[in-house]
Amino acid sequence: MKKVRTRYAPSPTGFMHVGNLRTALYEYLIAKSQGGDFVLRIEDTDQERYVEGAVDVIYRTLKTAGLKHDEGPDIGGDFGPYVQSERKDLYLPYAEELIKKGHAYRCFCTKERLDALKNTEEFANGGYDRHCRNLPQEEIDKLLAEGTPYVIRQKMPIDGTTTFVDKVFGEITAPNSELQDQILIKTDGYPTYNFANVIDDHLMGITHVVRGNEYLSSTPKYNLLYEAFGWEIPVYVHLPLIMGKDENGDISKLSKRHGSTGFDDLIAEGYLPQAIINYIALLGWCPDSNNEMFTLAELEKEFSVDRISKSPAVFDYAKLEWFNGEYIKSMTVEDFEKIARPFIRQAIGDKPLDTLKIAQILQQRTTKLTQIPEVIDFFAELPEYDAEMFINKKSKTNAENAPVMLKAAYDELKSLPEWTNQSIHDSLIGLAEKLAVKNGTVMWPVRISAAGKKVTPGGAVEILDILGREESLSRIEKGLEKLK
RNA sequence: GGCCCGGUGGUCAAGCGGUUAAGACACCGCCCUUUCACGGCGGUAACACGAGUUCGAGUCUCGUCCGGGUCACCA
Repeated sequence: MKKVRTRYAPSPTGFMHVGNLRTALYEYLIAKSQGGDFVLRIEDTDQERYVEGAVDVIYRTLKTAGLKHDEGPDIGGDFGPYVQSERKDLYLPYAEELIKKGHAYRCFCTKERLDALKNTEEFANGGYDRHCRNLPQEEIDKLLAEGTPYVIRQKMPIDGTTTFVDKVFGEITAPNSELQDQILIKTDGYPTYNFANVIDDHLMGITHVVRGNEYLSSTPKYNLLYEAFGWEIPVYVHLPLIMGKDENGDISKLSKRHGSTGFDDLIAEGYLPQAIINYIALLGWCPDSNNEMFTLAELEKEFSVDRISKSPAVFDYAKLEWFNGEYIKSMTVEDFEKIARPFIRQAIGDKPLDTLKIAQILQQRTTKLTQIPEVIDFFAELPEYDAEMFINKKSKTNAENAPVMLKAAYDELKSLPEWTNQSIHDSLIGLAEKLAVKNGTVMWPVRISAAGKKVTPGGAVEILDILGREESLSRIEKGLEKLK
C-alpha cells in the first residue's frame, strides 16, 4: 500500500483558529496513525491578504501543539517549494493543458461586466453566464494579441451529476448544474485556491485530503479537475464543523463572539497546549474505549478515521477547563510552579514569599492559570474585611468564641520555637484538642484573620506558613482588634 | 432561494434491528474536610416529529420540521 501523506495547508492570516488547529491535528493523526507523512504547505495565493509574520504564527502554533511536520517551507522536503507563491509559474501550464483538452477556457470578461451581471436575474440563478465559454478562435486570438487581460475558467458539464466518496460522509452526489465555471487562474496570474490545491496535492503525492466540512459542496469541482487531468482521486475526509453557542443559545460556526477561538488566545487565557489538543481531538472523534485522557502519542496510536463523527460539535469551554485542571493536577509541583510563577508574581509582586509553597496549595484547585492572581492576592496585602466573617456555622464559630479562639491561637503561635508547616499544624490542632472544640473552630478565625477572605487556597496552616511568623502574628493582632 | 450535510440529556458522545439507551463535562445532593477546591458516593436529564419496513426501530426507508454549510479573480 502507498504511504499515507496528508497536508495541512493554511493560508497565512496571522491567526490560528482552533478549528484550523483541529483540522491540522486530524491530518497529523491520520498520517501518523498509519506511519505516514504530514506535510505543511502555505497557501498564500491571495496577494491582497498578505500579513506580515503570519507564517511564523503557523510554525509556532504547530510547534507548541507538538504537531511536527515532515516536510514544509522551513525544513524542506522532496516536493518543494512548499509555499504556493513560490510555485506560481507552475500552475499556468496545467491550466493551459486543460484548455487544450477542452476542460477550460480563457475568459476576457471585465470586472465591470461581471459586476453588472450580479444585478441581473440570471446571475442569481446561475452565476457567471459563460459568456466566453464558446468564443470563436479568431476572437480569442485577437483579444490575446491585443493583450487583453483574462482569467482561465473551468468548463463544467452542463448536466448530469458528479459523485464522489467521502470517508466520513459516504457517497455524495450533486447535480452538475450547480457547478459554476470557476476561475482557475486569476488575472494576476496566480491560481485560485481551488486550482492550486488540486495541482499541489497531486504533485506532492497527498493521499488523503482532510479538511473542514465547508468544502464538502465544492468537492465535485475538485473531482472533475482530477478526472480532467486523469489523475488519481485522493481519499476525501471531511470533518464536522466546530460550532459556538452565543448568549441567546444560537449556534453557528465558532467565531470570536463566542469567546477566545485563537490558539494563542487560549494559551494566554491560561490553558495548556496538551489540554487544548486533548479536548479538540475529542470534538468530532471518539475512541473505542471510554478513555478521555490522551497524550498526542496515544492519539497517534488510537486515532482512526472511521470513528470521526458526522455531526457538528459545540465548543464547550467548561469541558476544556476540566481537561486543563486534570493536566495541571497531573504535573509535578515543580513543573506546575514554573508555569504558575508568572501568575503568582502578578499578584504578589516581588515580595519574598515562597512561590513553590504557594504553587503547592494552588495546584489542586486551579483549572485555569489566569484565575491564580485573584485567589492569592491576599498574600500581598491583607484586604479590608468585616468582623462578620469570623462567624461560620459549619465551623461552629460565633461572636463569642471567635475572639477567644483567636487569642488562644495567637498565644500558642507566638511561643512557637520554630515556624514550619508542621509546627503550626501541631500547635493549632493541639489547641483544638485541649479546648475540646472541633478543629474548624480554631482554624476558621485564624484563617480569616490571616487572609481576610472566606475562600482561600490552602487552609490556615498553609497560609500562616507562607506568610511567615511576623506577618502572621501581625494579621492576627488586627483580627483581634476587629473582634473587640 | 437552489444544492449538500446533519439531528441521542444543557454540552461532547457510545450505540450499527432485540440494551434497564453507556461514559464524560456541567448541574444538584450527600460524605470527607482546616474555608474553597480535590477526592468518594448518589441524583436530575435524551433518541426532533409523522408515516412505513419488521415479530421487534435510536438503529433501515420516505416525508415534515429544525440546525448548519455552500453558491467570489477568499481560502
